[in-house]
Amino acid sequence: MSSDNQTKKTGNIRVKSQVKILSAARTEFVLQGYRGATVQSIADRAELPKANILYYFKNKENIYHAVLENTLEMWDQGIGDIVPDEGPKIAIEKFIAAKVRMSFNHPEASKIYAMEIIQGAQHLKDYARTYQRQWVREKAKLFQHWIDNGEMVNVDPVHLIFLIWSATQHYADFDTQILTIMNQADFEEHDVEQVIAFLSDIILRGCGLI
Amino acid sequence: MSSDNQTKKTGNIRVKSQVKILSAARTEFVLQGYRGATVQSIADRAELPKANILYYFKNKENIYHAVLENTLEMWDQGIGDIVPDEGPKIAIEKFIAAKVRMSFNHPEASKIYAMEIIQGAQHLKDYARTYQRQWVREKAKLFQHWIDNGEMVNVDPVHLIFLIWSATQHYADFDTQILTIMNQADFEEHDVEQVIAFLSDIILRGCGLI
DNA sequence: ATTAATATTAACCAATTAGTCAGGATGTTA
DNA sequence: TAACATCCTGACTAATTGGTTAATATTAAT
Repeated sequence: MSSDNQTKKTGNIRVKSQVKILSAARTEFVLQGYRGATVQSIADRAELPKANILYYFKNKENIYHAVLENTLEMWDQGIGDIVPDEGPKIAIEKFIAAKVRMSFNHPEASKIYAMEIIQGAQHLKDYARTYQRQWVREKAKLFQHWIDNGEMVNVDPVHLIFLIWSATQHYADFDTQILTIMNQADFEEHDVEQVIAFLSDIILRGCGLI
Repeated sequence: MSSDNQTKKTGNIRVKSQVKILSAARTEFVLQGYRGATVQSIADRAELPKANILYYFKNKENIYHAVLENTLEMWDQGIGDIVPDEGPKIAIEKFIAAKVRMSFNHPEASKIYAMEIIQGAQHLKDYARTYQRQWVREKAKLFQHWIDNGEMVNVDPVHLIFLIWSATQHYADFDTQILTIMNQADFEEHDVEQVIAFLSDIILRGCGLI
């Protein structure tokens, strides 16, 4: 019990510092890339001395790994799932809405992930190979079932998943570009709803669901 | 005439070296990011001594700028345009096909661009602000004209452009992930045609053009 | 108060990096 | 051949980087 109490208290400090560090690190990695983000710049952003960063994380690559894990977990949790219960229309609608909301609310998460993949997914090969491949197979089978059942038109399920991914993540990864083109400083709640409406509309119609 | 001849000859050596360097640099910048790509690594890839690289380009940032310009020019030239002459169906079809082909044939170009935007478009702010904004406005107006004319359903033209951009570029930027999920080592010509067919099909139907 | 574990950080170091430069090679023109 | 310009590169430097260390501070339990 006393040992429990101790680990809990020290754990709290640990966790609190680590969260602060990981948040700063995520920002730096997005802004500067892996190599461009220095331990010092992460320390500055976290308002901690550099040596303190390296007390909590053995080295820079460990920080990056932690950021990556942390981020993927949050992302996966936030985007929900495509479930068979409610038919293709509701399922796709819900999935698009969840992904768009995540993109607008946590663009950094999507960006970290995007940069990792663009650069060759050195740290994520296994993740894509096992977890994602499995997920896509499963959902593709579900779409195929709906297609065979005549509930939606015959489109390639795997590429449909890629389409939904790309179209939704785009608003996170390319937010700078989109804001510039739209001549806005920030996104408003109304932009989010408009994007959800637009993407649902066009993709559902594309799938013969409207 | 003799001076002309001279500049042409020396120019040839210059251009030949610069092309080699820029190609190596583009690869390094994609693989390692701006900071991660070292002048030495570019030199190694170009099979030239480091000092030779810095003889042709004053410094690392100049190399990056040259790569960026070079790449954007090539990309813009390759994706063609959306022209009013042939109506929305043919226009969108052609644009999708051109973008998908560019994505598969020059993924590095798209990747360089994507990384730049994700990191905040420090070097491209003006490009997006002037050139791209103008382009999007123009094309949006064209789509709106088709919509008002009853030639396609009422979807937001600007977001339609974003959708086509994201869906097509995805195959360049995320090629690693896509190949892993599709369990392939490389893309084949047949993959390219399949993607073009899929995206044309679903987007055109989404626009009420099928 | 004592002990022991944990937390903190200034100072330091070895390695890497971008960029310089001086001297030499190569080619070109007259 | 001589004069000139361009091209090339090994060797160097100053600055930055990731990471270590050793000494100090804080906290918690007995």
